[in-house]
Amino acid sequence: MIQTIRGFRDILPGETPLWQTIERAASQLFEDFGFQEIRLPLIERTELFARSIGEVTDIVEKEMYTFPDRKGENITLRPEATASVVRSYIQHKMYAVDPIQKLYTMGPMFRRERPQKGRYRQFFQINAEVFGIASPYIDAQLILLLNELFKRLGLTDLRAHLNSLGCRECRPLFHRALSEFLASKQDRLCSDCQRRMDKNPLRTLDCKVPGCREAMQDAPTTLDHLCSHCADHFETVKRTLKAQGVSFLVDKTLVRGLDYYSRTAFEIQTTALGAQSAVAGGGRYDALIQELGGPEMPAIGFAIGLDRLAEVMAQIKGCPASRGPDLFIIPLGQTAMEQAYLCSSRLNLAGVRSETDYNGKSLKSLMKRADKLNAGHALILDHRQPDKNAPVLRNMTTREQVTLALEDPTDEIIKILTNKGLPRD
RNA sequence: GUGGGUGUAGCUCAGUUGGCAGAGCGCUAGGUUGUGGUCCUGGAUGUCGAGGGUUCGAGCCCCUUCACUCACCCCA
Repeated sequence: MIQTIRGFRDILPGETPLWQTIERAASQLFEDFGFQEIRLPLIERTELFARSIGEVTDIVEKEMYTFPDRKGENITLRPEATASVVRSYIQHKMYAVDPIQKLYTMGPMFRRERPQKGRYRQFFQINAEVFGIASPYIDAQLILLLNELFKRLGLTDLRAHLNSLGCRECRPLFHRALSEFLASKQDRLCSDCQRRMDKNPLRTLDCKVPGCREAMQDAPTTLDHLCSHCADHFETVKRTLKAQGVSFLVDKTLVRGLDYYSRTAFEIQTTALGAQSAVAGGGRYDALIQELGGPEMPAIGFAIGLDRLAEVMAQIKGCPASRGPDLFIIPLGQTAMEQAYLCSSRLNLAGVRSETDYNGKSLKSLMKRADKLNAGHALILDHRQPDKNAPVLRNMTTREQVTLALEDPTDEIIKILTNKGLPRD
């Protein structure tokens, strides 16, 4: 048997209604807030991700699906979407038309990690990005947007974690302070943190090893080292969120694994998924557009983990039951099958959800099937004694039945079903 | 990449010191020749994850491997 490759999976018909619910809620909300959809390639030049995400990040170092195409050029299955959105903004000089762009996109991302609950090698994200606005109100708006989306989806046990990572001015000061601190605690840190010290010192802040936590107790934080601009910015974000009734938690250990983030960083966390607690995350990346060859332009964005979100929702509400057909047609006898097919098709074309049988089964088994499909009504077309058997329409919930005229019953059925002549429940 | 757990019917899972492959659900056909859900009866369905080894004999023991799963790591 040929199976999916490791870490890849099928989203089966039983699960897709839930995914569609999420996707519709998200695009509806984003459109209301003035975002436009952008659709992007799944494959980009490797260089794009190496330069944006950062050469020394785990994503770029060991998780990307990178291979040479047939002409030897290195290409990569996108591990995230922001780099592509930025590339597109620059490539099409969107800033020349209007520097302010609010864009969203959804689709699969690829990272070759060890699969686990809520972590797949192909996973789906919904991304939203705002270019050209430096104001902290936009930071607040994106968090408000996430908060509202989750609220609309019926999720309440989610927490927004918030931090500020500083900017080009204050980050170097913080780095120096942190490095000095780490050097003084070196012998008490775990082996991972020893390695992180020079590679990616920020990450030592959210290490979960108890010994490290203790050693890092009074480590310098980004918040203590913010320059006055960053501090003002962060204060405004918090004040605005409070004014809008969005609850959040300032989490000074929140750091993000992509190098391009600056100032505001945030994550929406859940307790429902074990270790994979983040269902959405994002932040400001004011330097990235310029670093990728565009103009100096502020930017901020977030990504929602669709797989995780769907998982959390399924745990809370289960998957919505699929709606059965409005009508199941039961043909009895050879000529009935043709009439059933023609009638069913006409109903489908008229917007009535109709199904019929093509296998010539018994009345009993087809009634069972109508029941299993959760059909609203059953129509019995009995041609075995053509002169005396008129079509019968049965309401499956009330068991009420009416006998229709001998001729083609399609129009009458459309009338009855669309006028609720026979109430369904 | 590291460590633990699990692989038996479509699904959830039993399977004794190594001795004929099982249950429930689901599927399917019936239950006085025109009607579903409950109930009753019959039926079909297995590379016991894969490969090798030990043995008269392996679902069970040993080795290898793959997948799933949880955690680390990392992230959404």
